[in-house]
Amino acid sequence: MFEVLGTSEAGGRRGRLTLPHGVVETPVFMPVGTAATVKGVPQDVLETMGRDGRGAQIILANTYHLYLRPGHELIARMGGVHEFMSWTRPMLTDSGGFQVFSLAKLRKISEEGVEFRSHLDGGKHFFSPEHSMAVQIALGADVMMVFDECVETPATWERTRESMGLTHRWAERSQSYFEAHKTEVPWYGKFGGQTQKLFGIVQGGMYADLRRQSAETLVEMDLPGYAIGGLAVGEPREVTREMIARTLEWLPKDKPRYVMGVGYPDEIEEYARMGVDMMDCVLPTRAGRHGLVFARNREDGKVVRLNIKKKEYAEDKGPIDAECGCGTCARYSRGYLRHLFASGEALAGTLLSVHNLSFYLDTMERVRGELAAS
RNA sequence: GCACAGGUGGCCGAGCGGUUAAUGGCAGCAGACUGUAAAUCUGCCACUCUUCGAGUUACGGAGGUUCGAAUCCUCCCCUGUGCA
Repeated sequence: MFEVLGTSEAGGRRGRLTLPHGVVETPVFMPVGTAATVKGVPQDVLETMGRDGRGAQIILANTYHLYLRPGHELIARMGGVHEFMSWTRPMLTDSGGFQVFSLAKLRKISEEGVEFRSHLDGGKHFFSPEHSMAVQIALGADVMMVFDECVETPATWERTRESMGLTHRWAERSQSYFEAHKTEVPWYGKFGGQTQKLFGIVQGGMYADLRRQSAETLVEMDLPGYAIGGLAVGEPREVTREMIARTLEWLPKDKPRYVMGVGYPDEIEEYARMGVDMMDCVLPTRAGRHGLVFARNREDGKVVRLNIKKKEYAEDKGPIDAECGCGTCARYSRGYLRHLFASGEALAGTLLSVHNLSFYLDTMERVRGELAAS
């Protein structure tokens, strides 16, 4: 189901990941759609974004958020998350592991699992690897993630090792539960007996020896794909890069490798060239909703950040990026976008998110081109 | 004309003798954002000087009371409402 079509000298790979809902050309950037929506961007736009008009190949949704609202049973009754949100292409659900980290004030961790207070109404909920799997199976994304703990930064080696150990035990439990229940996915039987794919998550914080241990432990489990988690949580960029570079060495070459939660356009480009096959990040959409857009310098090809709110764009008739080719740049001026943003119009967030996502998609498309040629 | 109620920094609006360059909100300007508790958050926002910090003007106007006034008094100007 994963095929490496070519590898560059630096280790970058051009690949093809075949999933129940379709084929994903890698390296790929996956827009994040936490609550079964890539915030502000309608599905039909997602499908046609980008310079080539081919749109996002795969998007994310979040287990914890959908479990709380509207509830995974409801989504299962609605036919699964694909049918629910009318997304026919591949999808990946994050396990809720990251919420263990980001909602730190609202949870209590034990060996068994995590007790959460809902950020919506304060109600108590218990999440374990088994729960996460059950919810992810009910949602029915193509790729599901093991339930992990993402340690805070900085954390001591001991603390990190302990947390990593828990992640490993949880990964085993995730896998067992998944193996026992994988035919319960709402669309089972629709794709020639295919089931979901469960990916492991390498932890180990900022310690290379732990990262190695984590990778080796998970590789033993022979999962169909591996993620590198726990990065971009506040550490310097060189550290992120270093951890990725090291961890890639210890992950199998014939399986997709996914760095979770990155990054800026120049980062995803760099990581893809290093051999990362999949990445996701809320940045393009969040930044878009906040007025930050990315563009490329014509002279040196460098990525520049542009704050659309700035006064200097008030009467700027040009697009965000003249060479972008996205729907936003094809039609709207910086001046108009600034006005929409300043007026608090929801369309601003949509248009800027579309631009940023297109920018990310195009960036990956370009890297795929390079890798195919190499 | 009479009677009430008011006039506060770009706007709205607190304060009603000292700790008030003056709470808030909005607008404005700038910044942040990395497996989404984020259409969010942070900073600046009278003037001058070099950031700290210091100084100078400020609560309709002019006087006055007081050690001290946006806050109390007098007169004037203006606005709103009601009655003529």
